[in-house]
Amino acid sequence: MSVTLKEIAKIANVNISTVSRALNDSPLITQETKDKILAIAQEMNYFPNSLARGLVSHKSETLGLILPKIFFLQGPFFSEVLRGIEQVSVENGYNILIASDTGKDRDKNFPFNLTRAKRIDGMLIINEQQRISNLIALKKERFPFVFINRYIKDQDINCVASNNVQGGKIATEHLIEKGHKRIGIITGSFEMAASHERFEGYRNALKEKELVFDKSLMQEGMFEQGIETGTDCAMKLLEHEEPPTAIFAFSDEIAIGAMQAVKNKGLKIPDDIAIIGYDNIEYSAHLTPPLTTISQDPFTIGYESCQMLIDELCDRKPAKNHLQIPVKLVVRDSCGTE
Amino acid sequence: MSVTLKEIAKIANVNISTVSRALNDSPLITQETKDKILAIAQEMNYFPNSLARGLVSHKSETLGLILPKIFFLQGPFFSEVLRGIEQVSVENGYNILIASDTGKDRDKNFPFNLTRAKRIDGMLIINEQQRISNLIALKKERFPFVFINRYIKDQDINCVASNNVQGGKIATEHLIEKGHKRIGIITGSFEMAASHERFEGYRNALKEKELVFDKSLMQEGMFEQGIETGTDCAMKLLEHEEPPTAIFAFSDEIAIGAMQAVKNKGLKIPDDIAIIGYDNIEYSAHLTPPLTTISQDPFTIGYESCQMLIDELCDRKPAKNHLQIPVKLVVRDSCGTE
DNA sequence: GCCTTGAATGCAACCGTTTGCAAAATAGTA
DNA sequence: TACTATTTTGCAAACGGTTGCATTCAAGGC
Repeated sequence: MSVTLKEIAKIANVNISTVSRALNDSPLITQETKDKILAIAQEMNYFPNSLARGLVSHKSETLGLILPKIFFLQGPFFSEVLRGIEQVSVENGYNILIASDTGKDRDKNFPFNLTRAKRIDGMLIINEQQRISNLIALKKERFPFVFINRYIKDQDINCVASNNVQGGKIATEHLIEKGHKRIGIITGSFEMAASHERFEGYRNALKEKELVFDKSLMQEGMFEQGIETGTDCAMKLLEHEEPPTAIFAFSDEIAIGAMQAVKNKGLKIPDDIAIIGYDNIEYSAHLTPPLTTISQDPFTIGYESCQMLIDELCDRKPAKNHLQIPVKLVVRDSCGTE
Repeated sequence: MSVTLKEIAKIANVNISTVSRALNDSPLITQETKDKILAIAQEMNYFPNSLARGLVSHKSETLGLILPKIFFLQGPFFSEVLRGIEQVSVENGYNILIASDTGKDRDKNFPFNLTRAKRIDGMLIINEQQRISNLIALKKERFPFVFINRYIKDQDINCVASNNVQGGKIATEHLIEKGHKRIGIITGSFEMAASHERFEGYRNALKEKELVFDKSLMQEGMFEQGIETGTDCAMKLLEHEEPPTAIFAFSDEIAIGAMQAVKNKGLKIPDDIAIIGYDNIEYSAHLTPPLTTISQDPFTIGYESCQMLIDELCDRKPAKNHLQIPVKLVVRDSCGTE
């Protein structure tokens, strides 16, 4: 079928090992033979068989991207993470294998089936809800991996995540600076680490400015149903006997829903009520009014996580194995300008 | 490192080939030994080395997902395609390798480097702008592939795509039924096949209803900059000496931009001007007014394309190798209700 | 001219499977 | 019991590379 070392060797009239060395640019052979062999290989359109190579090198030059069970990767966030990963991986000659947990019986070993089958050299894991027990299993397997978008305190576990605590904090601070004291929040599901962390940032900001946390101003929504959740939860907040003067929505989708609820009530944004979102999705800039929000940096998250994994694979111990990617406040009109 | 056949063989006190047969459920061996070996393998936590397997079977059980050069896969469309692909592939025991063309020198063989290195068994190609010459090269390599989201007339080339001609037609028909005779369009770049096809549908609809095509009502935009493009192009259409009474935008993002332009002009949607979009992104339902649009079925596109590829890999000749996935009209308010 | 040295090449084992064929074990038959 | 037919198992050669070690060869030193 394909061209092999053996065939090249026969034509070049040398031993197969010489061919191998020529192709691997070994210093052991003459420039002359090297050139000759390279020319023939080129001519014959030779490509090394990665399976055979991997078999002896114990490497597959492939990285696994492990996705959650029912992977809802809508939105540009995931695409951007993927772009970051892709960029680093091609630069370093790695391929990306994507695999998501089906939850079926036969993959109860997921994702270890991939690692043990030597299909991948390391894993990038995106899983908001990954059980800690699995993490420990991963460590025991001594299998290189890094967690994406989930900050894990355990110093032994590589991770790179968006700085959600910071994000929650600066969003809240922005509202406080605008003079708000009763700030409602609509979170995502608390099964998501992101919700916890942003919430933590919110409370930190409150505390620093010596504002009390009022549990009745908090509504738990669902990221997956952003807009609906936003309207529903905002309704409840607006029906509060002493309603908030500002709402911090944990995603732009939720914010969009909230804006709708506010408008339905006949209230004006930002005059009657301020709204801040999270994510800076494309449409946010085009809402009426344009949404003030927190912008994450998914490309960098992907980029850095892949870099970290490759560093580990090459036994370059990365300087830091816990990365928090900063977020930025994007001021538009929904909380009042400047 | 990992457990191998040899180690199992030693413990079970049988030959390595017997172990291999036991694990592959060969009918050549006793149930008894089979059970014994399986138990030991389980116990030792054995996983077959896929590289070694692939080396002899000439298969990698991996499918390549080939992405365009600078892959802008924002939006839910790609995620949904991917979900469809993933579902079929895991059902059939295949892994997915993603690879995008970097355009660098060393991958001038892309994507053939992957195929020839035996890293993948077949490819799913997403590339709006793929040159036909490359296609011919693909055929010559006799390498199984299917084109995603691009309909190619050549009967020998597998493809599954959204039915853009139909989409363009029903969108236009909807506007005509609403009484519009001057229908402006804002296309995407004509480097994209999707633009051509939707445009073809538009013209077909016009022709059937005996309306003339007016070139001055057409604006070429860019999908990648949907909202901006939408506003810009809509502006131009509105400045027309005899402006259109309806606008067919080739994406919902473009439609959003167009709606803004229309509102800026102080015109009412749909009374003064009707707008129809394409894609049915999540936010479309939440715009004011909610956007009438064409809904594609990206999950099915992914699903069917992967199925087609696997069929070919298994030498099951697929019934059809040209699939057009139907689209649906989603009526909301931006062209007037029912 | 012979011996040492170092560079270039060849030989062969190995990576972990699969699989055709030979060998052994078992069952079936006369 | 001996002999054939049939399972079941073992042997060894692939698959396509890499790599330590042995070998060859040419050059340099005496």
